[in-house]
Amino acid sequence: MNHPPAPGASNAAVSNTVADKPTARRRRKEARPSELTAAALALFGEKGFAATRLDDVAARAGVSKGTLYLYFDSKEALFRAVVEEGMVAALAAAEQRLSGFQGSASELLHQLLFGWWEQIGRTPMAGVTKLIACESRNFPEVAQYYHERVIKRGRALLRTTLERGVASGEFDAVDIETAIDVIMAPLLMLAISRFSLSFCCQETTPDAYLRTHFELLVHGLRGAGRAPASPAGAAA
Amino acid sequence: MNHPPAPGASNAAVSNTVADKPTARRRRKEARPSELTAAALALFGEKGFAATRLDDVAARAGVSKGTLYLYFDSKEALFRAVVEEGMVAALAAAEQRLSGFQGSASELLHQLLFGWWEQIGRTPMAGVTKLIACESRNFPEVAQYYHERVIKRGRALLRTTLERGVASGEFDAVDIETAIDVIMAPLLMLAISRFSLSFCCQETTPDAYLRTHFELLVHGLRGAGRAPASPAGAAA
DNA sequence: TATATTACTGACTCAGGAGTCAGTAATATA
DNA sequence: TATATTACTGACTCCTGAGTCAGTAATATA
Repeated sequence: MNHPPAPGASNAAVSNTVADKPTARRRRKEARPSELTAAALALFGEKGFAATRLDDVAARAGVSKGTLYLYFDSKEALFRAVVEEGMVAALAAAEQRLSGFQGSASELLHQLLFGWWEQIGRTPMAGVTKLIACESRNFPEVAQYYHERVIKRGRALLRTTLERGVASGEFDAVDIETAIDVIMAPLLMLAISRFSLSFCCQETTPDAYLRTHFELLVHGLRGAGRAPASPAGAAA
Repeated sequence: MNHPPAPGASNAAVSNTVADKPTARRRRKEARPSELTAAALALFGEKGFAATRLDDVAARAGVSKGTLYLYFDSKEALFRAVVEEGMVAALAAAEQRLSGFQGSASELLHQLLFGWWEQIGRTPMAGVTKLIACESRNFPEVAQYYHERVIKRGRALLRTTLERGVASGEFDAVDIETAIDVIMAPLLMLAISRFSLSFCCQETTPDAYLRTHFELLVHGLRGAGRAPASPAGAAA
């Protein structure tokens, strides 16, 4: 897949004002935290949680590791800050944006899928999605935190959409929770593939991928349960 | 999701013959490699590639780390052996089994999805799928090897199926490569979720998940391109 | 039983990364 | 300019885990 911004290409020390000698030591208490979370976001996505070295995060933000520890107690605290700043903020914005949505369930679903792509999937935040999907087993507290703050709320958005579609007759009565899983899976894979080079999804653009997913979905949701889909004598 | 065999519950030192004192040191040149790859498979799935310690692999196989290095040159060599023994073998069997398949494209697709689940997804081999999806970026040689030996051949199986369906008019003319991505994504997610506890897919059984996926697919493939699926004024 | 062979062991080295802290230098204040 | 404050540094400790190897003991052979 021709991934757009090339994760990892983000810039290092963020903003040196014009007169700054870039090598000089500067005191910039206010700017440090966001510069550090930005650097961490990029590297977490690129390498994963475990493989990201805090020396590298600090260097990318233009400070030393000691400085990092002035602002964040631990690697995990740094990760939480990244999630709060990016994921939680984006989710809140999406809830806001969609709360008053008036269109059909299909349109709402379309908004969710492509909105996710715009706000999360194509941004460096997708790296966090991948990180959680891949490493949660090794970092249970991180996973628990993420589940509470992000996953629950994300699923709720999809659930509302599907329930609305089923209630209006626009979608057939599929099992909602399972459908949420199936709908989310390609999004997660898209995030994962962006940061785990050349696995699946390398053949097409994210946009084509999402459009195909969406088309399969609306037709599937409209038709599911209508006909006996399981072929007659099929058994593995 | 109520995952069936509980990965990581696999047993330690595989087969002690009846008379063996389990603590005694034994010389069993022939049995070691497969015992080691079995132990490695379990731990690679559980922890991932980087986080798996070879001390643990050896202990699980009932030997010391030194012994492991008698049979495998490095961690990567051990991984390759795991893939050859499990994934490549399973793929070859699937190609064999499906080469003479006579039914419809839907039935073939059904065979592929549920056959994957039986032979890979529900077995410890799914851990390798997850490992690759998650860590390929950090281990390029491992990824390259896996791509050649597994991914290419897996995609080919799906491609044949879709092309057959399109040729016979059973499926509408979707973009094949993109469709392969979309079809594979939930399988990969299923594998990932089995080894990355409680992320997505925790609400349903793998079987319900796969059935939903399949139903959405056949209906989607039959209907895709038929109607203007994109809702009128929808733009992210 | 004595000797040779070799599968196996576990303590070792070495590298890399999280977290610490005494010291340094950039700024604020007198 | 002198002094106080504090943002920042980088060399340090401590730990973990991959890979090594001299030694040990289980088997084969005499």
